[in-house]
Amino acid sequence: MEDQDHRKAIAARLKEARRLSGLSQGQVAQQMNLHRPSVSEIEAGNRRVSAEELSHFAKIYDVSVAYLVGDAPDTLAVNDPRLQLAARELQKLSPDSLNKLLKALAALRAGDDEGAN
Amino acid sequence: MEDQDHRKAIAARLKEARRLSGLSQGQVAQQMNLHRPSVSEIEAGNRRVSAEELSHFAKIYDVSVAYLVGDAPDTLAVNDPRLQLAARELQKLSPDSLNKLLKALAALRAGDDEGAN
DNA sequence: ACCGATATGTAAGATTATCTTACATCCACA
DNA sequence: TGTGGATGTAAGATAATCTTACATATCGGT
Repeated sequence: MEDQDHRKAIAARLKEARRLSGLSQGQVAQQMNLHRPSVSEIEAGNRRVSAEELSHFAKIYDVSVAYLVGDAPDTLAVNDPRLQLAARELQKLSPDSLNKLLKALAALRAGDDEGAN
Repeated sequence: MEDQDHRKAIAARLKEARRLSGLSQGQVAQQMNLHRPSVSEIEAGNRRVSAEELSHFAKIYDVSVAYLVGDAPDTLAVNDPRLQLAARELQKLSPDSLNKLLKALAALRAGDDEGAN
């Protein structure tokens, strides 16, 4: 595998985060419904961590999942005033309407670039 | 399993994010060194997603991992991750399409205020 | 409506990863 | 030195994932 490095890096942050939280592998394993050796292997980078587990780890250690996977916390810059207006409008929509809109958006965009991308 | 719901939710966001990005499962599979059926099963919530994969998905779809796992978005002007997605899509629209959309939004919102809630 | 092309869902055996238990090692401290 | 807690690791049992193949949509053009 190629993202072995990435995995190792995640593993290292998980281990460090656990230590900083003052928890033992056993305590963590219990909270996560895992066996202790699994936690050990995860921290060694020998086992993958599922997305759900990652989320659970983040909660237990009180860190962000973004940190655990090595991402910088991201911010979306919406600098077009018209988009800000649109965003405000979007926030007023019901979830259901938002759903419809999101689907409509894909169609609209397809019409815009016509084959590009 | 207990986090089945969490998994399904992650799967749903992955699917939605892919669609908004305009990519097919096949294209995604290729970029991630996966077979297409794996992507299909992941989006159906039948397969776990590893932390590395999650990170890769986030990069391809241009969304945050925090959004994908359902965490509260980290300090954004627009606090609904789905809106961030929509906003990004809006930026890709032509001015003309954006105009139409803004008008459509008003109509949608009018519909919301009536029966629902 | 029909067609071909592309996208997606799904089945089944082969393959690989993970689990579970047990034992080994390390380290702090009395 | 020796005891207890924490962690690493091995090995067979178990479970998930892969890979290939086929089935079912879905969409655009005719």
